[in-house]
Amino acid sequence: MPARPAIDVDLAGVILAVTNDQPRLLARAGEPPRLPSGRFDPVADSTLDRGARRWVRDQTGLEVGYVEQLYTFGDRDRGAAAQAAGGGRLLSVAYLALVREEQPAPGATWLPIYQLFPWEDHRLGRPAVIPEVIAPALLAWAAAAPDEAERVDRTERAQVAFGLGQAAWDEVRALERYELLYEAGLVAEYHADRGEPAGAGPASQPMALDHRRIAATAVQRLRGKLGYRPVVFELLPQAFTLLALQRVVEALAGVRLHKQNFRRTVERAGLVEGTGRYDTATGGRPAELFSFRHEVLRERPRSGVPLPGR
Amino acid sequence: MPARPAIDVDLAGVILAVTNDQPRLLARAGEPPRLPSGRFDPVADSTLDRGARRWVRDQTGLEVGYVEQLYTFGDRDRGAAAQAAGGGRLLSVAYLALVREEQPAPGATWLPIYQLFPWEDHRLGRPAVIPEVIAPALLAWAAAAPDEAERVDRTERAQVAFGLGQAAWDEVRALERYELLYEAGLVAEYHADRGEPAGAGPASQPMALDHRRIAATAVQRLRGKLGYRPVVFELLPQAFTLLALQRVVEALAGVRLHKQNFRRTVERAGLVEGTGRYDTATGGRPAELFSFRHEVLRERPRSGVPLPGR
DNA sequence: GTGGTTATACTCATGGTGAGTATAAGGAGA
DNA sequence: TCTCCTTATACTCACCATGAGTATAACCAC
Repeated sequence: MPARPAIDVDLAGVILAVTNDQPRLLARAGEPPRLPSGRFDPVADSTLDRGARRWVRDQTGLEVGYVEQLYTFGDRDRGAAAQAAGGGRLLSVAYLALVREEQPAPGATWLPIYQLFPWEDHRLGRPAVIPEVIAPALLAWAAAAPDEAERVDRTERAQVAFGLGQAAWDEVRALERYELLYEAGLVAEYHADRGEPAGAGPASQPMALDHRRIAATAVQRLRGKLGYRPVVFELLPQAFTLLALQRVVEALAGVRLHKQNFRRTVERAGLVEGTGRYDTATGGRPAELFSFRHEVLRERPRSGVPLPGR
Repeated sequence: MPARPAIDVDLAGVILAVTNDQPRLLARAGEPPRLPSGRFDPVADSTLDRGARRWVRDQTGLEVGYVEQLYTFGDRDRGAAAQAAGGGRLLSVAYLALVREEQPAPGATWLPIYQLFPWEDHRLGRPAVIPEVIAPALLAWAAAAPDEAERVDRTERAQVAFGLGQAAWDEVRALERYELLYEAGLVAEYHADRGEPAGAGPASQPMALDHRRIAATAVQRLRGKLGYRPVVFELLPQAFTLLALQRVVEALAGVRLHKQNFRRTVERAGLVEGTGRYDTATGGRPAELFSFRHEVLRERPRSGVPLPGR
């Protein structure tokens, strides 16, 4: 057998839940926190998906329902320190999992994703950190580009990603935003990867290695999917009020929605059906409990929850 | 160092071009044909993307522009024969690349994708193979399910995937369709993977290992992206007529579009701008040549070509 | 110049969407 | 019991995008 350079493959999981209107991901305690991950076992795991399920169970005690492969990360400089210490090149196959309820997990904590990405939560309006910190820093970074073409390109990317100037905010582009901030040296990981002291940037919780990038990938994928696949229901109990549904969508998308229109669209699309039961703990008029209407899958090829710009 | 079970990682590429209204992918000659692929070199390739570019250049002579990671395939039973012969577990990171023109490639041929997936081309109406072969075979497979729940599930999946009954055809679900046919034993690879003689199914060109599944993944991803990202232009020359643009979109999506409405939407969205030059070889009135209007990226977050159902 | 072909302009009905107003049905406290 | 506050739900209206089709323009071959 020819000598082969060593490649390690591990599986990393972004396990998401929404509690009290806050999306959270499961993180392993530590500073900085890291995603649950485990080495892929080519003997025990007959498929990557099953491998992902296995070590999520082992590490967090959670039995996940919805699982989806996100992306495979394999840049050489990711986790430079870890690789120098351990063995060869590290490839991480990242997974997104959605779980219904917050459950206790030994050695793991639920980390609100908007601590990782404070610029992503627009439910109370555009976060002040964008005009006050991010926009000026990105524009300075763009202005410092070596040549005119690069200057134009950086400026345009900043405008598109963060909705500056005439560009509109597109909640889906979460990964693009993180990568731009990384490239501009505005997140802690940029400096950590280079063994430098931390630079300036918007206050935000970093993660180990490139785990925050993986989390951003998950957010982007999930936000993109909300609009054309009924994935939200993986995060809700079997019966829920329309407002509860809306709050979960808003939490994930990071935007506020018009209540009456949300309701109208969800009902008219046949996404949900009334159960005849009511939730009386609303603080006002009782709200009917609805459940996901499975038949919608047959009726409409794209069945998602209404979001602006679609 | 602890003994590690061997994991091989290779990169497989779906390299797409559209010529004469036919989407084609680059395949390495042989029977069955295979995708261009190469072992990932953890020493030479600093990133997976660069690795993909490198061996595409090495194997096909093409310098690709647009490249996007698709998915990582790692099931144990994929390429069972190859793994038994060679080494350990094989992981393939698949890439999609779009190239502008058909160029000669030594040892490689352009393989029309609708030879791989005859059921995907609805430009001349729904292919006869669906009602005549696929639908009956899938329904028979569903009826043969071990229990009632599974029977219902299979029937529903078949209806949704192939637009049977009340369900509408959704051109994006190409991977779902291939996977369903595989599961039902209606593609040659199903039997090849089990060392059985080929069974019945729609006439179609198989590929080596799970390469046809990878190709289906590429089709699904590309069709999905058409509607919200200006990716088509990677496949067109710098200047093109609106009909040429429409034909490429139709070729990829596998559906026919209304000419006047396509034109209206593309122009009103600001996706293209007239060049003032004209193509006189249309066979009728000369058509203005248009080019992609780059500013659209700043103006609209989702800028894609119009497709039905969006 | 006639007919064939493709390009391009315009019309019209329909349905979805954003935004807002109005009404219903609970609870808490005077 | 009445009032007020809160949330749920129904309805209206203007606007725009879309599907479908008709009409006209501009080239070629004969």
